Amino acid sequence: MPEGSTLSHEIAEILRGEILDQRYREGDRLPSERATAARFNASRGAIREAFSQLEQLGIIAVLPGGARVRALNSASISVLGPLMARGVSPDLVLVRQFLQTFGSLAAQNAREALACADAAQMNCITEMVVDLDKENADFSVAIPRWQRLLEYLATTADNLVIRLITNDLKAQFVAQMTALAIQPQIDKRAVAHSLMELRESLPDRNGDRAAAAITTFFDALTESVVDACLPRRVPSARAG
Amino acid sequence: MPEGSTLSHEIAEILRGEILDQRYREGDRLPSERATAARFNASRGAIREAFSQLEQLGIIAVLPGGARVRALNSASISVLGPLMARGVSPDLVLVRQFLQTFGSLAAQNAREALACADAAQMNCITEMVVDLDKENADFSVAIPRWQRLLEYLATTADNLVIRLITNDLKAQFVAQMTALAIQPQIDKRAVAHSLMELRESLPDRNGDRAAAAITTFFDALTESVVDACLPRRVPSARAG
DNA sequence: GTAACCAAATTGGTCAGACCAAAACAAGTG
DNA sequence: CACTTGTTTTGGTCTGACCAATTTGGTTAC
Repeated sequence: MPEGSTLSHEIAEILRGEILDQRYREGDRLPSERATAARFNASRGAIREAFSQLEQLGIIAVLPGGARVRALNSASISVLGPLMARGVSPDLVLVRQFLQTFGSLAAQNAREALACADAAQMNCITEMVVDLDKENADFSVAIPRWQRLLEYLATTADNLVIRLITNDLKAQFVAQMTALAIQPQIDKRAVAHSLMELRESLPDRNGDRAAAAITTFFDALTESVVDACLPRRVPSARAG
Repeated sequence: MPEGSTLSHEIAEILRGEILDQRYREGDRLPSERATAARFNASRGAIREAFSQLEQLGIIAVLPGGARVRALNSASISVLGPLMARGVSPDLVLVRQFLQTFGSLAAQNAREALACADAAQMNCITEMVVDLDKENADFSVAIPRWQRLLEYLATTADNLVIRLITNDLKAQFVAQMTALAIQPQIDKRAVAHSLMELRESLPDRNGDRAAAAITTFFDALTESVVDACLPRRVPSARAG
């Protein structure tokens, strides 16, 4: 979205970065709106809107007497993207936590999907899984198919809570990842195993087993992505 | 959180309710800032701040030409609370999805906690579990202990992504639940079973097993809470 | 009749200056 | 040193104005 299209957004972005960089300690008072307006050569209105955005982000609390920075723990998910992009390379710890969390939610989607899917949906799921299993292609081909499968599971499960969370997560994450254009070398054995588990869980609608399979897949994915993000940037990317 | 302390917050709250009530269809243009200002007898600045909040909520997109309502699917987690509180009683489907999602994340926390806890933390976890197992008290006593255990697992796992998500979820959920003062009758057998599984998973740090145990607990909790929310409300409000 | 085009009205983005009430601060007082 | 008081600062809101981009509706050309 037009994150930096307007002045107030730009200012909010800058201030957000400064806060996320720990330039102010938790509980500190931010410079006043008037001072900030002077600093950015902007009107107080623009600064108020910027502050309002930061307040919604959960990183500051603006109240009479001054705006104070809040604990990172009380922030909203939307800080994760900026937080991950802080340094030169993304924070690997955060990347791992990200994928693991995403995997948990996907697993829950699978569990619920198997619990509530109708016959047609089950057919569709089975088809997609078989399709994925058949052609164990490389990363760039397999990932989109997995995405479609996960998306279909999400649609079938129809869990709004998970939907909203993953929306936020995706918005924060994919931007960072695509910017890196990494080429993970995913463990094909693990993927094949999780696919088999997934396929076998379908006939008797074993949601727990399907969830476990998804978790296995994301474990492998996490390792491969983290591995690909590792500092040793070498052009000859060959994994045996 | 003084959600309705200022005028702009109040206005945002009202507009949020109207949008969540589907009074405008997706893609529709909201009344202009000037018109809205006239409607609420407020200045444009106040309305702009209210719009800014709704934009951060992800339920509208404000751009030159007019503010448009976005799809519910693209909203932020923070709409869940208001959404759940829409009708007289909370939406049971949403409540169920809520608890299930929360359970998934708690399970993931348990998995990670067992993977990275040091000796002292493992001791502490074991102690809490044993303590919970020993005294299989009723709901009002057991729940706070579970909360402490889950909180400790979260602290140990130290997964910021999950932390931020659960912060949002809690903020949305507990307000609704405490407002109801429900007294769920949780299935003690299921709880006892999940506790046993949890305890047995600790010695060899079987994260998957622990996660499964947490999931089992939340399944039971979900059923009991949903059951307690069922329409048969009795006027005799006696908390004992 | 339809398509492309152009000008007026509308809308959001920003600015300036002002007022109020509450909070923070400094000074005076016991 | 603690307490109270008065001044300053700060956020919350209002008014009214200007600009640029979009919408809109009418007009023209095909």
